[in-house]
Amino acid sequence: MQNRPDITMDAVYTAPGYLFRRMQQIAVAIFIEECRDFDLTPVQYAALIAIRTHPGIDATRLSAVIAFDRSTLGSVIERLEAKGYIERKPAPEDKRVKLLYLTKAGSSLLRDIMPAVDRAQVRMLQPLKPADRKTLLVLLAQLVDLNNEASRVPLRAEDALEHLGKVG
Amino acid sequence: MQNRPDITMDAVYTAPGYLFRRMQQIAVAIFIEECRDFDLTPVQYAALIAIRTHPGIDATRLSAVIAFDRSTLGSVIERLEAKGYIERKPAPEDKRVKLLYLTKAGSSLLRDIMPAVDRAQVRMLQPLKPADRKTLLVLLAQLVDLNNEASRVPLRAEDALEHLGKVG
DNA sequence: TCTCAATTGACAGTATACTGCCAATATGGC
DNA sequence: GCCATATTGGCAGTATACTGTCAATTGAGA
Repeated sequence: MQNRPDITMDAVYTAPGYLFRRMQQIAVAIFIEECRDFDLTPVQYAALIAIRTHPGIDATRLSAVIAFDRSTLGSVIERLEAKGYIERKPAPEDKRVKLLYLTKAGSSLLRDIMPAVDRAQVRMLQPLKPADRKTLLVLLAQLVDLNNEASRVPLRAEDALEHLGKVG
Repeated sequence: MQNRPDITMDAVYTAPGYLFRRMQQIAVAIFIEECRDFDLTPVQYAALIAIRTHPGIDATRLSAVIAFDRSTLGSVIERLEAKGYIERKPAPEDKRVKLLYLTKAGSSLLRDIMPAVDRAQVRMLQPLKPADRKTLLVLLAQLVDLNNEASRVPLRAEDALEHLGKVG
């Protein structure tokens, strides 16, 4: 054979970076499909959970808690506020800061959407054997954790607690 | 403890969808960092490799070969053309189609950028033990392949060959 | 107290990633 | 040859995801 294009493309198809991108696209597609009755994206869902977990968090700390950058989060927060799922209240002791709170509608939405989110998470790994699902998840969690500092916005879970004075 | 916010966030942190997103963000950050001397993104790199592998491919088939949707690819192609790495030529037998070819500059770029791309791919998995790297890659490749149809733009590697009359 | 560095949220700009929709063009059934 | 259908590339619109910059505000040190 003179022409074997597949050999060249295999360098792309088997590259970790390409596989991570494809898997992320598939994961988002599955999430959106399972949650189509609720007008919510994966990022918006993560933000809502974080705000429910840390009521009164500000945008900068929120970005550290879910590891999305501040610029992106600005528009995410805007959309969540427009949909009535969260409220933004100015902080009394710091005029720069706006504190984030879940509304009743946001709270209800999280309760209602839970089964769909769970279905989505299950579906993503469904094609693998149960043991392999566990293996993949463990390795991926390790890799993400160990590569945390390589990310542009490293995860800083403990940051979220500081404003509540629970971590020093 | 009355307040245990971490327990709630763990539902996000251990969710496959969240881990896939974080890993993808990390992978892109590492790619961009290693390839900072070359003004090229991961998607643009994949597109260039695919065009080199299938000279004279059109945009629709290209989208099937690298599994990116047509709309996104339109602007990617535009940028690659603006940088002088590819050429768009109208197809003689079909006035709708524009065929894509690598330029000399594109060819040189691919040759020069290769070491940086390889470094990036290695760095993404570096924190894991060698055996775990292999395991993760194999499982991920399996999962992506088995979930191919769940993607909005399933990979159709064979489509790229049709215009060359090599697959029936 | 005053000044300077850091923080916060906002904005502009670029690049994916998707949904639709559209006009031009091809093609297959009749 | 004609017409319904499909394909192709382009466009508008939405949503991440990042880079930078900026003004307002805060806080820490001289």
